[in-house]
Amino acid sequence: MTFSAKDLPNRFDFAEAAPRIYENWEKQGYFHSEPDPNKEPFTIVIPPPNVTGALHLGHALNGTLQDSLMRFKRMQGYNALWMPGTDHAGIATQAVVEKRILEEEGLSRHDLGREELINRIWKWKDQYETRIIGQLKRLGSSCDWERTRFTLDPVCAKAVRMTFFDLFSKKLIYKGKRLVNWDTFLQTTVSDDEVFHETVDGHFWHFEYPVVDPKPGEPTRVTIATTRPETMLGDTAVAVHPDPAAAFAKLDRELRERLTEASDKDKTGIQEQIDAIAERRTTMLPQLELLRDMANDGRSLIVPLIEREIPLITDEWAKPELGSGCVKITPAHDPNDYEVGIRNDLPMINILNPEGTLNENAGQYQGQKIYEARKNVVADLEAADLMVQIEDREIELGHSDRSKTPIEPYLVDQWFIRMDELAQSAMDAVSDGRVKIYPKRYANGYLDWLSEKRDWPVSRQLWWGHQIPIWAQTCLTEADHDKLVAILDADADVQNGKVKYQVERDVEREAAEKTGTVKGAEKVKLPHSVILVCIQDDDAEISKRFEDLGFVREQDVLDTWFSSALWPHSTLGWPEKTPELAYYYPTSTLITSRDIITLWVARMVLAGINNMGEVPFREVFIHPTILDGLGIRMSKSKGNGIDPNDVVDNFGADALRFVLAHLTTETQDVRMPVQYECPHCETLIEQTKKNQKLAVVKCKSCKKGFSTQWAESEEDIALPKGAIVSERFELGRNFCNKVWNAARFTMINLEGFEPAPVAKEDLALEDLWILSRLSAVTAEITDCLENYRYADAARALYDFAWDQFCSFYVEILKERFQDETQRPIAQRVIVYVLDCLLRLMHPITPFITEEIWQALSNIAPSRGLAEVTEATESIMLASWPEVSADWQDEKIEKQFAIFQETLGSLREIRSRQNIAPKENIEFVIRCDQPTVELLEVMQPYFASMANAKSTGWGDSVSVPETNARIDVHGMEIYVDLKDFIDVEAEIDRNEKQEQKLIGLISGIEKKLSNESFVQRAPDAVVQREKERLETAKKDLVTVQSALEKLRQS
RNA sequence: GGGCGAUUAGCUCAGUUGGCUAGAGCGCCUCGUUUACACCGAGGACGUCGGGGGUUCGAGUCCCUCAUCGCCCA
Repeated sequence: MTFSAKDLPNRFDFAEAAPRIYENWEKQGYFHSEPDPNKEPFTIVIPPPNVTGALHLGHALNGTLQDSLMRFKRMQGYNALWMPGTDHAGIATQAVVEKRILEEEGLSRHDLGREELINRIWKWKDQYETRIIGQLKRLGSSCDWERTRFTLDPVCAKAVRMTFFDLFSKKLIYKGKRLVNWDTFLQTTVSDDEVFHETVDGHFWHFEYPVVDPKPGEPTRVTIATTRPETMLGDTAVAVHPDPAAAFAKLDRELRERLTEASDKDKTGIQEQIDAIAERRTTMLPQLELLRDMANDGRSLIVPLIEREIPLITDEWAKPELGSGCVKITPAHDPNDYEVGIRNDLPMINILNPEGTLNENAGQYQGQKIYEARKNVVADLEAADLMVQIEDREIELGHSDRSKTPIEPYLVDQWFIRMDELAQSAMDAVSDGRVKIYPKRYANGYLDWLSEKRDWPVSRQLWWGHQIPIWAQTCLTEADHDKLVAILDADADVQNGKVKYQVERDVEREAAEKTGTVKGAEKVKLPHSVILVCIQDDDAEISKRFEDLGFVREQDVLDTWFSSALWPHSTLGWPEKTPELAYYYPTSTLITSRDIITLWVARMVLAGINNMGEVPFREVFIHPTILDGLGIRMSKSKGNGIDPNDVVDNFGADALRFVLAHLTTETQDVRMPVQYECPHCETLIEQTKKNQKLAVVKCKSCKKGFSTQWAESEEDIALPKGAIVSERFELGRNFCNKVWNAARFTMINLEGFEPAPVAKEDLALEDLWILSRLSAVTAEITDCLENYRYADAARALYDFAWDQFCSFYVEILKERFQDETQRPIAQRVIVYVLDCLLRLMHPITPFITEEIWQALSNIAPSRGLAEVTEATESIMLASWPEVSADWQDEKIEKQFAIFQETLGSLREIRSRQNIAPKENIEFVIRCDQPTVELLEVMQPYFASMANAKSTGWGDSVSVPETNARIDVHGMEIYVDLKDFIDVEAEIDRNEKQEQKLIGLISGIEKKLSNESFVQRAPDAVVQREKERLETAKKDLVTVQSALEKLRQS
């Protein structure tokens, strides 16, 4: 069966072709890379998508950019490895699975037990990993799937274990208390970025604490206020400002400064504040200073209801301008109070159980839920006549993004990594350019964040993750301690370094000893020390030996980012010294989004330096975030998320990729208005704030309803679902279609094609022109891809393929293909140009270019310009085009521009005059001899592209009686209008032209009459202006005389 | 409060070191089915470049300031 281009459909059937093409690539092993010392490696590790759910458009963008770079580098001859994999995403994944189990089976994780829950999560993981990898494949990703990793698999687990052991050995790991965001529903810590704030109606309760043994003249009670009265059960102090007078003065000064600078609108408000401060100063200052003195004198207060004695202290956290000027301090349940507690060595009393009920420290309120206790505390305070006032107030309350329940600040034991030196090493790597971040500005955030050198809390109260490899044992007495240490020192594995141990003094005991707030009897109960053991390998025998000694393994798991921090080297086999690690590390580039620069990128850099002694990647490219048409970040949970699969179904992967590349500019955000696609009639319905959250949307066209992701009721779910799409992808689809058809045209016209080298002197003007363009655009695209300028690359491809190759070169060749003598050269050149265009496009649009490549290779298996070579069996194996810069010819391009403009003028006159396309027109051009020579050869193309015939060229042509004239580049183009004249239209056109010229002339004249312009601007600029003015004036005369004539007729 | 960014045509975005009367795609209007393509072709309309000030012969571009929006950090 012979291949015929005529059989090609006039549209690329991506749905049929893409799976076939991808399967073949995979089968041929084109994605696989092996270390090869003879080739230079180019490596990217994928930012592992987490297995919580399917990929969204942001992932598709991320994948497109990586794959385009991979394919580009592969074609450039690099040994390219794209390392794929997924991330276990600790809390996110555990939360979705737990939520589902609770919904479907009504069971909590505690009902299931650790092992069973983890089993269930693995099943979930397998399911979503398959889904995610499927999505990446549909996108065309050329990942080395044989090397796919998962952050919880044995290879990664080993790297995690080794790293933790190493940090432990370096004494960089310690345990401490830390106030965390506690989700009482999921019973775990959630990170700051998993907390959303919502304003709710609440109250501000003012109540009083009695003073212990007040001296004469001193108040007997102190008023404090809070939005969470039950926390008073954990109060360990009340604070007053150490220098209220100074605080008032400072505030006053600041307000007055603002007043002088404020707009009139704001002035009244600020003045009111100043007055209020003054008022307060007179009424309250004496009282506050008295309280301050009492504090300095060591006076204490009684926390009512539980009758605990607490100190009155001074601390700047107490704001004299607010409330009573005194503030209760609950270090274990408020972030600010925690800081005060640290500063003042206050005891930290935790009153909460993990599930959100009050614990034994809450006295008679033990066992009550937070809100129950709040009600009771308020009632009891009222009964004790200590409640002064209850205000209504709006409160900003943090909620857990995962469970939607209010967050409780909660003091728990956390494992920390000391960051000072690690952070410094990661800062240095960027400061001295070993790691380059693009766009550059993102380096600021990276450095700022690291410079704080805040210790990294790495433990999570979860079951899904890498369990911390620490075993602990408490020694109550010094004797116990000494005995255990002796055993450890004698242990063979301790001696050979496979096991390390550390002694921790209990922080509570140390704090208690320091402040003396814990009385003697209780002191005894506090342990002497805790001994921590860290075991290097996951070795059951060693673990058992220590467990038999009484050591108990830590239950918490590590922060997900701990394992992702190792990704660039753990995936290559570290800590084993694999050939891969030696060859591919450091990797070349990391492509990711900006929200994880600190969480992930920074940590990879410091982990890489720590473990490998070398940065993990040379360059980092941060790509934009995709927002919807309303400026909201696109995400599934908001209902505005586009599923890349829907785009692939509707437009094809190439179109998706092209558009994503096309919008990857240097800015940080990019908007993509989204629409619902009606499943009944395919009408697109703009998504708005209103319909974004609806379960059912009614189609504006067919009036039928369809469901969205929010559908819950059976009735709603029964309706067909409307996909979320965007019209923006039409750009990519149209582009692909255009190229497809240009290729189809080329192939249809390859009858009798014989490859042979083509000499430059045999080329026609348009050949030289398109080759000049090709050379320039090749250089441009190469430069763009090397510098992450994806949008520019896509634009350059679009313009070249569409406006130059299709609109001119292909159009012109239609004429040349009719001529047997010209055909062979034309065929060879167009095949060469198409071949190069396909290769230039391939990184961004891999499927369609492969399909055309195969088709072209059926007809023209050997091709080339200067020399003929055999095409590779796949475009993936083709080399990146190198078109000699010698082809670039400014003169030819200029000449061609004149042709294009002449053609444009003819077409414009046709259009203005409403001359039917079928009607042939005649024109003459008055111009100099070189222009004649240039344009004469284009004669056939004026005929084919504008249905226009020239009847004369040169400086002495006679002008048709009735004409339309346009002046371009010193040429006068006259179109004979004797058969067509539409006087009104022609007057219109000329009047418009006249106005334009008048404006232009006055603008230039103004410029030139400005003496300093003539004096100071560069001569070339002044000269150019003068020339422009002259031409414009000449053109104006022409236009005006034409107008005069037209008006007379 | 601090930092980063954005604001250019109805919409989404380009606009190199300051220098022709600011471009593209979509949408809109007019015309058109000549065998690559109607996912097309030809032509057209549409911008006081967020406001104000400054530097400069010259500002969308540089500086200051205000406004609005977004993100990050406190």
